[in-house]
Amino acid sequence: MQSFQIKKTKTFNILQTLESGQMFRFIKTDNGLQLFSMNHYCYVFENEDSYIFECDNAKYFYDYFDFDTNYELIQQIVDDKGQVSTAIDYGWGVHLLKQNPVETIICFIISQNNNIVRIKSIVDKICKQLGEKIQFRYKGEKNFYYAFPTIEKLASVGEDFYKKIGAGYRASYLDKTAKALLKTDINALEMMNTITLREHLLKFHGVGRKVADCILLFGFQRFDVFPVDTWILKVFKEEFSKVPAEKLSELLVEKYGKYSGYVQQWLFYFKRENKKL
DNA sequence: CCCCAGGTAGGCT
DNA sequence: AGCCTACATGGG
Repeated sequence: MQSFQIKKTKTFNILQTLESGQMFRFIKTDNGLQLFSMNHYCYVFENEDSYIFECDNAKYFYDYFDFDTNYELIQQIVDDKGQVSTAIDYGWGVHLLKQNPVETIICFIISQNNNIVRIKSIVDKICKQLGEKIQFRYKGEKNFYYAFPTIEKLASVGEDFYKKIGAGYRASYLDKTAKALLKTDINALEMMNTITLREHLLKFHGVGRKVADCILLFGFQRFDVFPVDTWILKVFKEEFSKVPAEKLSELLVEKYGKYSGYVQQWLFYFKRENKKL
């Protein structure tokens, strides 16, 4: 077990980050949080002035949480004294997580026309039923979790498996995309520019413009994209009432450039958390 | 019964 | 190129 600490600041909050709808493998416990990425685990606790991360790989999760990016500077740059400012005032602590491309592709195919509680449940079943069981010792006691499955495993179980775990009509998308991923060179995808990479992602069954943009942002760290989903549409429904989602996305990237992904995530978190208002 | 959820594929103009 | 609609599942 490795560990590291991060001083609490005005630009990072663990719960805001995990509950901002970008990752689906975390659970709250009585004294902290547990999250999982690929075959890694991380427990997070907090005290008066710091977060404590206890995990299998400190460097992996330091990078995962994007602690080397200057969020205060970004928030100053995109401050518009309007909707974006309001969103940041509320979700000041949301970081953009550096997630794995394949895990992001699978999770966001599941996410389409779905809600976050169900997405988490389906992803959890995929890991528990197809992922490697990883045992480890934590503070002297035996513990275990399930890794995200390999592409080979995901591609071997067939459409029926995904139907049985409640993926609904997305089952065929998952089966087809998993099989396509067997023949995909992820390294080659990493080298492509954003536009070319999006064109390749759109070839996967179940990946349209919005899911592709989520994969670009969360799985490939391309911040010059602005995924437009139902919540972002609600944010701009007065200002751009009849603009199609794809066109709106392009307008917003023109405006926010390489900070688009951050702005999108703050707006999404604010709008979704404030649905009751 | 309805509508909604981090939408997309396929079909029709 | 655009516009429609069926698509599983579960919660409000």
